Amino acid sequence: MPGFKGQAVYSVDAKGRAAIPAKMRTVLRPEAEQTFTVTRGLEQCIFAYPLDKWRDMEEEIAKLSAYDREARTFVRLTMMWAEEVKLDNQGRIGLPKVLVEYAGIQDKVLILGVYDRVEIWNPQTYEDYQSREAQDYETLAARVMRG
Amino acid sequence: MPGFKGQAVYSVDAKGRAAIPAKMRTVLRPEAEQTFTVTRGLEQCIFAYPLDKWRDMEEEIAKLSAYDREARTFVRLTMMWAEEVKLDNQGRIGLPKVLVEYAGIQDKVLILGVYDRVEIWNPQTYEDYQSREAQDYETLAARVMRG
DNA sequence: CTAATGGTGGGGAAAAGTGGGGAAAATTTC
DNA sequence: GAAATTTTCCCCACTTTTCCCCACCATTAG
Repeated sequence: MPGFKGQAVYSVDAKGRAAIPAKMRTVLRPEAEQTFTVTRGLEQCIFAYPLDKWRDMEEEIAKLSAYDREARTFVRLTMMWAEEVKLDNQGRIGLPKVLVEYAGIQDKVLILGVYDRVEIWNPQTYEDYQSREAQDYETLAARVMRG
Repeated sequence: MPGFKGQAVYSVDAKGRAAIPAKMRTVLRPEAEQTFTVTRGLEQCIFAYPLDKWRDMEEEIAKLSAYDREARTFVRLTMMWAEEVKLDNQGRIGLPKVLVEYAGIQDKVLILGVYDRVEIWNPQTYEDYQSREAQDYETLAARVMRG
């Protein structure tokens, strides 16, 4: 199964909806049922995981003990920001308000395909992130891929 | 079966009732019979477990020895705060007074989906908790998920 | 040139959250 | 023990939000 790839800048309409690029929709497997689980991303963006992938992640969470303080905090922070959203007939998702606020999204979004997830950014936020964290791609590649 | 997820700020009416978000109600299995067992949370909040999940927890409790002093205390503290509450036709639960008092709840509640339970907070209490326990989520995730 | 595909906008029906009234049950008071 | 008061619970009604569907425009392919 191929991964999500590519990038696009789309509009967010008055109802908080944004289209998912058709290229990325075709990657969704039938088990994903045209549904993403969106959650707070590790940088200031939204992560959208296909439903089947998210289910695997929940299985990992199920193994954690509710009586361990750190694990409890981790599960709380992971789940409280998550929400299942189904694509409408036009291939759009409704972005939850709390996540729109977190990511500082207004009328335009930058949508990235990142292998096992789709990322949704405020375009300006992504530019700031890029210039701040800018590293030489070649150097980065060498460091990461060496292992 | 998916876990509880998401967050919402809802009103508590004059009768001490608060709605459970529809997104979380849909997660309830038929065995839960639209019923939660609410109890004192480990942080200053209310934990609400679906009835079927709570039954599993009681089975665990049943295995503890009544002749072990610490176990006896644990069972006492666990059970004395617990109460079964059924949702009304509008999807609300009546919050037991002792728990409202424990959690410092007034006219608004923050409701969190946390995988196998729903948590009910005074929004302000949660903010205090957050700023007090603030950790880098990324670091926490790495520590917890490593095992 | 026509048809098909992809992104955008909006209207209307349905669902969700909130408030409150009234019957039944429990508690208190006389 | 009966009446009165309080509490609890169930149901109805209103308002807002959400969701589903249809329509439109632009671009691409045949």
